[in-house]
Parts: sequence; C-alpha cells; structure tokens
Amino acid sequence: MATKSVKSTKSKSETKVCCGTARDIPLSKSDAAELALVFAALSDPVRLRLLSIISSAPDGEVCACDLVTPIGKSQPTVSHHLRILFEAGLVEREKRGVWVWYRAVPERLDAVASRLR
Amino acid sequence: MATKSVKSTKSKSETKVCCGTARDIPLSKSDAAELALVFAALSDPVRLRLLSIISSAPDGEVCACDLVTPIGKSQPTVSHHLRILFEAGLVEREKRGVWVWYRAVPERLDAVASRLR
DNA sequence: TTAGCATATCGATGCTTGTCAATATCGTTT
DNA sequence: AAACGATATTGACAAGCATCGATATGCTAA
Repeated sequence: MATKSVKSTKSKSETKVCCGTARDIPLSKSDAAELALVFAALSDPVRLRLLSIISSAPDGEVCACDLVTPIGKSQPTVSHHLRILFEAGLVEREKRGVWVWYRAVPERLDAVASRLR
Repeated sequence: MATKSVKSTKSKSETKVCCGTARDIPLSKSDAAELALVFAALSDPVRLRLLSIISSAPDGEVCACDLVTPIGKSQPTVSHHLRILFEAGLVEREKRGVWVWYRAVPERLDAVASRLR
C-alpha cells in the first residue's frame, strides 16, 4: 500500500449518488461488463468497417448484399459480424423482401462515446 | 445486389478528400485495425474498472499496489491489464521508487470518443 | 410448385485472450 | 551484504472468437 506524502485534502467526493451529476463514481462490475460488451463489438476491424460503411451511406441504410464484396470476407462471416453489431445495439435491421437493410444507431454511438467522458 | 427504388438523388457526397471536413469517408483497413486495438483494450470489464478507478482518483493518479485488492484478481493479472491499457495509450505510468503510479490520458479518451461521432 | 437468390445458422478449425502460479527484476531497508 | 516488498514477466491452460464450407430458411419469380 502506498500512502500519499501529505495532501489529506478532505475531498469527500461531491458525488450525488442519486439524481445528480454522478461524477467520478467507479463502475460497478455489472456496468463494466455491460459496457465491455459494446466495446467488444467495436474491437474488430471488419465490424468497424461495416459500421463505417453503413454510417456513411447516402440514404443512411445499406443492403447486406452490398457489404460482402467491399469487406472482402465470406458471406457467413459478414453475416456473423452484422449480427454482433445488431446485438450490441449499434445497428438496426429491416427485412424488405429478400433483402435486409442495415442502419446505424447514432444515439447508441453517442451514448457509448459519452461514457468515455 | 439491391438497387434503391427511386431516389437517384445525385448526392455526390460532399467529402473533401484532403484538408477539409472529411465526413463519411469509410475507414481504411489500416485505420480500422488501429482503432480496433483501442476498443479491444476497452473490451474487458477488469480494464474498464481499472480505468474508472484511475480516472476518478482525487489526485488523478493511483498506485498499482492499490488496484489489486479492489479489482479482486491476482497481481499478475492486474499487471497484465494495466500493460494493455498503457500500450493502448489510455493510461500513462511513472515509477517512483518501488511503486508505479498510473494516470488516465483524457485526450486519448476524447480522441477515441470522437471517432464514434 | 419449382428454381433461384439473399441471408442466417451450423460445425469445425486455428488463433487469440484472460487467468493464475511460479519466477524474475529492481528499489529499499536493515 | 542480505532480506523484503512491489511490479513485471513467463509458462501453461481453458475459454472465447474469427473464419470458412456446407447447409438451412425464406422470399420471389417463372
């Protein structure tokens, strides 16, 4: 255990536990586990590129069939990654006929970004 | 291949390739790989809690010796996770005598957060 | 109904990763 | 010098993951 030289600055940590600006309150184990799942979904280059392509689509949505070729992986692999992005809440999907269209969920991205301060 | 019903909205994508606001330009493979490394560092609950504890420290720094007990993992495991956070540029460390003090790197966190839009 | 295409799921495989015990490294103190 | 404590590294193992081929599901057109 290391003890700070002097500085016993009674910083009672002005954290309002409820309904206030809960600043600098360490993550609980369950919160950390939940957050880690989202970051895990973002921790793969293929998924980041998928998300990037989908986010930058002129119409805000992309057909899954248009993702396989630019990604350069097999169709099952792309489908697998899209599934992970979907389950992490980072994209939403809509089936129209034979095709499935994917859209980004910017609120989700903002929420994650704000957790990084 | 799916083709949009109508909507051939000549959106030439006002992306300035150089020196402008490079909006909605899909990530390159190398950029995606680099970003994925940072997210991988954030994709573990233990590392998120470490980062949280360090970030919320009153003095902005925490001795490694004060991290083992609250995390509840073995000392080598905690050391391993701190190493990954360090190599991702998320924390910096300073050795003082026998102890090693860890600080968060908020600029790095901001940079990552901004990549999420 | 049958054929054909888009997408998802399954099963297998090789690689990565989280974890710990044991050990090494390096200050400090006696 | 030797002993001790803090931290990092090593080696090993189990669990998880990315990937693909093969297959299943489901929609549409003939």
